[in-house]
Parts: sequence; C-alpha cells; structure tokens
Amino acid sequence: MSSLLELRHLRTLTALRDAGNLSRAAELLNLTQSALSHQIKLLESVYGGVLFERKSTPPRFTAIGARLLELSDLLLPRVDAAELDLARLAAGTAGQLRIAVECHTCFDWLMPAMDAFRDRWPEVEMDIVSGFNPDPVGLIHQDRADFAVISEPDDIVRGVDFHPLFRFEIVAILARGHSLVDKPWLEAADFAGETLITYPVSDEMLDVVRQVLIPAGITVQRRSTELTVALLQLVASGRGIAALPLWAVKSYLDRGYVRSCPIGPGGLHGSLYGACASQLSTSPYVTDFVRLMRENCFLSLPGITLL
Amino acid sequence: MSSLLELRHLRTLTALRDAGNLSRAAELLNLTQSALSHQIKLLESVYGGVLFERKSTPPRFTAIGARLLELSDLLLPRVDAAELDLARLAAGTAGQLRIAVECHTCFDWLMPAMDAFRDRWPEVEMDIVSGFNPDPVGLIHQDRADFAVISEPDDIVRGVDFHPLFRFEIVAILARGHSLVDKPWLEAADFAGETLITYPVSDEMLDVVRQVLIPAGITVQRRSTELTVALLQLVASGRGIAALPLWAVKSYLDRGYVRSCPIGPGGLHGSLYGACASQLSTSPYVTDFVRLMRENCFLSLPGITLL
DNA sequence: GGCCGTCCATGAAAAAAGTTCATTATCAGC
DNA sequence: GCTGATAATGAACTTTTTTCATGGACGGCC
Repeated sequence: MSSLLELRHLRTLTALRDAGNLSRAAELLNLTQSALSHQIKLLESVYGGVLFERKSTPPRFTAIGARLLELSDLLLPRVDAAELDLARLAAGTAGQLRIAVECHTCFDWLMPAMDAFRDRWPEVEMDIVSGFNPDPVGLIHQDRADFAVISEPDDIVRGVDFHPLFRFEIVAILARGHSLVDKPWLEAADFAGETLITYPVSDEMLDVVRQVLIPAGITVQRRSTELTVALLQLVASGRGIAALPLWAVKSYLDRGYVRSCPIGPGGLHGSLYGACASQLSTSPYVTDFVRLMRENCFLSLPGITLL
Repeated sequence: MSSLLELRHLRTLTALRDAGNLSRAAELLNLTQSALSHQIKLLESVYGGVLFERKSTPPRFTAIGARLLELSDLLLPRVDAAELDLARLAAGTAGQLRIAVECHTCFDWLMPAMDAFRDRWPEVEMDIVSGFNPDPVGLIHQDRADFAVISEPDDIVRGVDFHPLFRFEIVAILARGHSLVDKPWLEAADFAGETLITYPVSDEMLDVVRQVLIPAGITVQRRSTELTVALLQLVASGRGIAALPLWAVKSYLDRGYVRSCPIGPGGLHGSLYGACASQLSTSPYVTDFVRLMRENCFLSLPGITLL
C-alpha cells in the first residue's frame, strides 16, 4: 500500500555505485552480498524494472536506478548532516584527538581521513603525537594520546578498546629484471643474501621481519629511506628488495616501474586497528572518526579488505 | 553501529505533527498508536533525549525532535517526487479519471483533493460526471465513469473494486432555542412533525431517511436548498431541522450559529468509499488519488475516522 | 471527589522483515 | 574448457517491527 522505500535501500544503491559491485558494497555496509541482492530484487519488483546492468563494471544504472540514485544523493548527505547535529546536541562538540601512529605508510590514508574529520568536527582538537612510536597503546595509557593506529591488537588491555580497520597484502617489491620475479611466491630463504630496503624503523615493526624472517632464523642486510618513491627507486635500480603494502605501490606496479611477488603461499597480510581509551571509545566523534577511516580507505586503497 | 534512522521514523514524526497526536498519526499511517510509541521510544534512546512533550496539544517538539522534523521536511517531499517519477516511468503518465459523485457535501473535500491530484498527474484528464447520480457504480459498468464516491459498497460487484475512504458522524442540526436541543440524542419519533431541510436529492440518498426514518415508519415534510449556508439559515430561523455531516457544520457549531444533537444512542454514521473498475484499480494514479483523498480529508475534516 | 474520555507507555506475543548460509548460475578472461 | 569473480536463489534463521492487551496519567465535568 504505502511506500516501502527506506534509507537502507538508498544506502545500498550509493554503496553499489561507490564500491563498484555488490560484494564490495556489502563489505562497505557490513552486510552480505546476498542481503543486498535481495534488497535490490525487491526494489526491482516494486518499481517494475531492473535497477542496473549486472555484468558491467562499474555498474551501469537504468533510468529507474539512476532516479533512485539521484534521490540518494539528495537525501543521504542531509541525513548525515542531521545525525551529526544530533550527535553534537547529545555530546557537545568539543574534545581532543591526539593520534599516535605506528606505521609509516599510514600517513598516506590518515591525512585525508583527518581532513574529512576536521570538516565534520571543527571543534575537536586534532594532533599527531610525535614521530613513530614503538608502543602507541602505552601512550594511551599514559594519557599522552587518545587514539592509536596499530597493526595488531595487543592482548586484551584493560581500559583500551580496539576498533578493527582493514587488512591488506604486503608484497615483495623487486626490480624488473630480478631473478626472483617469476617465482609464484617468495619464501623466507629467498630473502637471504638480499638487502632489505625499508623505512627507517626498528626491526620488530616490520611485518616481513617479524612474521617471516625471524621465524625462519634468517637475517638480512637493511638499508632505509624515508620516502616511498626513494625506496622504490632503490629497488628499481637493483640495490635490494622491499616489502610494502600492495595499496601503497599499486600505481607503480601498474606502470611497470617495479615488480611484485607474494610473500609465502597465501601471501603476507597486515591488519590495522584503532586503539582508544574505553571511555572515549563510544564518544560520537571517535566512532565517527573510525567510520571515516574505514570508509575512506576502503574506497581509496586498492585491494584492501575491511575487518 | 551504523545509523538506524529510516524514512519510516521521519514519516512518523511528520504524521505526529500533522495529525496532532500519536493516535491520529497512527491512523494516518495505518499503524497502531503502540507501534508509533515504540518507534519514538527507540529514537529517543538513540539520540539521548525526548523528541516531544507528551502532554501538549499540538505536540511541542524538543530540539532533537525539531531537528529530525526539519530533516523530514527536507527528505519526504523528495522521496514523494521520486516515487511519482518512478510510477510514471513504470506506467506512463496519461489516463483519464471521470469521477461520479453521489453526495452533495462531498464536493467540499473532493475539490481540494482533485486540485492536489492535478498537480501530481497533469496528464490525467479529470472530469466530474454530470450531476448527482443515483447509481454511480452503474456508471462505472457502463464505462461512463472511472471512479465513483459512494456511501456504501454495494454487495461485491464483479469487475468493480471498492476503496474505503472514511467514516463520519451525521448529526441533527437544530435552531438554538429548539425544544429538542437538550436531549442527549434524538430518536426517530422526534422527527415526526418536523420539517426536514435537505439538499435537493431523492429520499433514498439521505442517510437519516434511509437508516432512521424509514425503519421507524415515519414520514416528514421536506424542504430543500442547494447551499449549506442557506440550509443552516433555514434551520437557524426555525423552519425545520437538518441532518448533516458533523465536519461540514463544525465551524457553524463552534460559533454557536446552530446547535447539534446526535441521532440515536450511538450516533448516526456515514461511510464513504471509492469505487473503481478493477483494471484501473491498481493503476498508480488511481491509488495515488485514493491516498490523496484519504490523507487530505483526515487532516482537514474534523472528527472523521479513516476506514 | 469520583467518573469518563483521551492520550501515551509498556511488556509479551505475533507477525513481518531482513539477513545469512549454502549453493547454484553466469560470464569474462585465460 | 578452466578458473575466478560476481550475482541469484531458496531456505533457515535472526532481528525488528507491529499488534494486542492493559495500565497509568491527566483533564474536564457533573
């Protein structure tokens, strides 16, 4: 009888457009692909026609789908703004967010997320805490930071909550003519005798070292540099190999500047979590920050998976 | 985790404002008062505060409630417009709607509803069929009308669907000094010896005659006039009594121009239905027309109940 | 003050959605 | 013709929404 269209459906439509396909859209919305498929099927039966062409990537929307999408674009930002206002009404707008970061590459996506956050919560004071800290969770305990981006949630820590962010693959980066380049994957032994080119951080903060080389009892020479480009230049010119997040080097790989190779049969993966004092953890601006990071990253970093 | 606000909630909020209280809002939305109460309770727990003051009529909204209402006002018209577009896409915009009307007072609310309809479906040709027809359903069968407003659905008719509209009370209208004015209700016998002032229609179309006087075997003098004001003037000046829908005379009663009295212990009630050829019955513009009539009437006619 | 009538709240039960699971279908790229 | 990725599907399951039945609060009215 009366309309059964709900915001949920519009959220699905925009997620579909933004994510590029139903499965990714489902991941973005924390639902299953099946759920979205059913949702869309329902809409299609109500409006008497398909909403988008299934085979094409990115999805091509029909007139019906496009009209609904147009509606979504009109509505969802308003809803978001209203909920932001309501969150402010409930909890006030002030606060601080001192962010500690453990990993180098994080800045690539953290900055855009912080920019988006600043737009939404202008009154929250944001800071990056010092350089790269080996124990960011410690900083939270000492109340020297409010939020930390870390790679593995330490065992359950009293008073600190962990928010899963995303998971990504770490690949070995090789010069184009490198002898290992045609292996289906690299094993620990392949690193022996190579120079490992890294960011200037301590051993235990490098996933390859911690998860691959140390378990295999292999030590390698290290050479370090600050910038990703510089690091890749060293690899490309044959000074050694690197191990970096796939998303961080994807564009160089696509252009053929360097080559990549999975590490281990299933690939080597890293995960990122946000850590935060339990009391702050439920504050609207923190949950909003976490959401922003997840969504921004999922849409902008290729090949990552939400946790 | 993610937002649970849905259009349903916004529809409830605006219905609450428009209808004036939760029970009426529920009626407007075809839900129970309880459902709405639960909905609002949920919103209040999510946003951490009440949405409106319960005791006041009309409802006074809090900052939270007002912000949500503001959102509703922004969103719901857009949703409506989109669904209208989609209905057009699905079924085309053309069509005709020849409307037959059985009762006199119907025009009071039918005209505004038709105006609203014309705005939404400019391509649908609307007409009022002739004067007051004693058998509007017959006109539909003869394909001389597409839609009829009738007081009781004839027994199930093949090929014609009935859409319940609303129910209202018919009260007796008396001059201020009339001897019957203090009775708790009028019975059939009270009409004996009175002149019944009516619109110029045949006996069987008058609910009082059909449902009260004929069953009691009472006949009365009749005098008729076209206009409601004229009719009330005759009553006020002691020429007789009338029986009219409460909503049609409410404003005169409030001003004390005439008095009213229920007819029978439980009051006399009339109901209105829309009748329509079965094939047309599901066409988007017809269902839209029915919805418009129900909603407009419920909001503008005092004391009516939706069926 | 007691009695109604109206309006809203509430908890439990019922109904209706919405979602997931497990599996199958489709199709593009090798 | 495989294989991997994407979407569809039906049934089971879960969650949400709604109703039902009832009670409390308030205001008007003899």
